[in-house]
Amino acid sequence: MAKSKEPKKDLYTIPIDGFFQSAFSVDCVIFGYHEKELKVLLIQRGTSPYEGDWALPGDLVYPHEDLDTAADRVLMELTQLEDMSMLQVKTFGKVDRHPLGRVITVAYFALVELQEISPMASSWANDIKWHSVKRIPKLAFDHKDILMECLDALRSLIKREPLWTRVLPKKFTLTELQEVFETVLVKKYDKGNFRKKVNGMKFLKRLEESQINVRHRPSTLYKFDQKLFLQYRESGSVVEF
Amino acid sequence: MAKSKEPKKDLYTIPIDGFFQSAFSVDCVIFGYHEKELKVLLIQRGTSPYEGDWALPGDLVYPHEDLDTAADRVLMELTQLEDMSMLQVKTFGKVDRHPLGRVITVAYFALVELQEISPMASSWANDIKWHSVKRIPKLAFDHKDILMECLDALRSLIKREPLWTRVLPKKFTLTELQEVFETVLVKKYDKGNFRKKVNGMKFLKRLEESQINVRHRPSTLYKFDQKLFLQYRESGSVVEF
DNA sequence: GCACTTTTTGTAAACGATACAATTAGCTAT
DNA sequence: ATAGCTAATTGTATCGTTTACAAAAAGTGC
Repeated sequence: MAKSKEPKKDLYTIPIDGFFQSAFSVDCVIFGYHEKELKVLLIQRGTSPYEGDWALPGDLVYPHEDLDTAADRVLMELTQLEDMSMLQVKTFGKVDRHPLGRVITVAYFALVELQEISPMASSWANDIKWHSVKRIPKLAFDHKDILMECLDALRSLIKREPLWTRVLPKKFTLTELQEVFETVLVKKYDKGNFRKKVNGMKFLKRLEESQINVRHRPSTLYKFDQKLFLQYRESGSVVEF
Repeated sequence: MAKSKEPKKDLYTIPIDGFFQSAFSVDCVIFGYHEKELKVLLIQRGTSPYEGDWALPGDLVYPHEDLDTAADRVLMELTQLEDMSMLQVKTFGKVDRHPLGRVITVAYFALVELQEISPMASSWANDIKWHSVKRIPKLAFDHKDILMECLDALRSLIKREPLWTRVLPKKFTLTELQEVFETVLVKKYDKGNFRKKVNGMKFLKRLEESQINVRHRPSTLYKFDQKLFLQYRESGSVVEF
């Protein structure tokens, strides 16, 4: 609340062995789903350190930028994607994790439909590519750790948070939904039982429409009702896939 | 693979265009349990900003200090307590959360037996005191937010992690264990059913001993077996109170 | 021994999860 | 139009877990 007047800072007078000589970054773990495949977006570094290595997209946070805002900006710069509502997972702060100085990094993640975004390599990257989570190359910094923690977070959160809405079209079939869960959690669900569970979740509303142009019996479409979901959430009802 | 040659670091050559002028801190949310009461340790600030306000114990991280190490150190300095295995919860990074500059803070928490530690106010604190979580005063900075998030974390983690071992004696009764859960989660368990659940958890070992000096039927004592717990954890068995 | 308190064991009903099977609906080819 | 195909959808029987509630047991103190 106290809108503090920031003192004019002369950078060169900052005591060099004191505080206020550190930086922080955000690293974004963007999981991409498409047709039963889970991938993660990696860039190939074009600058030292770790030049040529694969790494998570991430960047330093501006001194006058909120952490969450920074995560959105960095993601935006790298993927052109907005409103991803990434979630903060954990902060990594080993002293020697960054060779150029003291940098702690805050990890964020999101899950998106792979085909809907067009990641473009920014100036400091040689390449940018989706990698299957089953085959992750050696990564720069401690990014392997970060990635793994985020994968854990994804798997545990997708059961309780509607992360999957980012991956499915507005109107989707229950089989499509089931496939997302099976892919992310690497396990099989029984078709009938999965439907029964969904039936108990009143925020998944059955539509009158069905699929068209399929070579078999078309499935009825469903949509996610955010308002009802929040209601459920408030009411303390357990909602878990 | 590409072991990048780390350039010799000369701090003065780091491009100072706005980065590397921030600091980070850790804030410790120490929950104290004693006889069906849950409290939290707060200090009363003795220096500006927020002089006189209650706040979470926390401090800046040294530039050459790991984040987790710093949390332990700060806690040690304030409570004389070691080996608390605090858990990182979340990082708070609003631009204006600290009036003196850009400081993001990483929140850690732990749960301990109130009577076993003797918190002492350090130089920069006027007072240090346990406050019931039911009556939290106005707090400095964004510490109220931090406290609330940590309380959520405590409640969700205690079901899966043996946090309660810090609160009970080595040998304890199931009723004592039940009381911890009832206090932290603010809900009642059925005595019989609680015992049945515990019976399924083989890492809670029933001892031959019983209570003594009680004016009623003595309860048999139990102890927690860390090794068996980790085994269970590994085996993927669900362990949840 | 009797009253008292709390532990400990037991049970029946309710509920939810699981495996598996049967039925249905639309598409395509003939 | 009809048969064959595929996948959606519904149904069911079993099993295991949770829940509420009650009865029995084991100490203590009078």
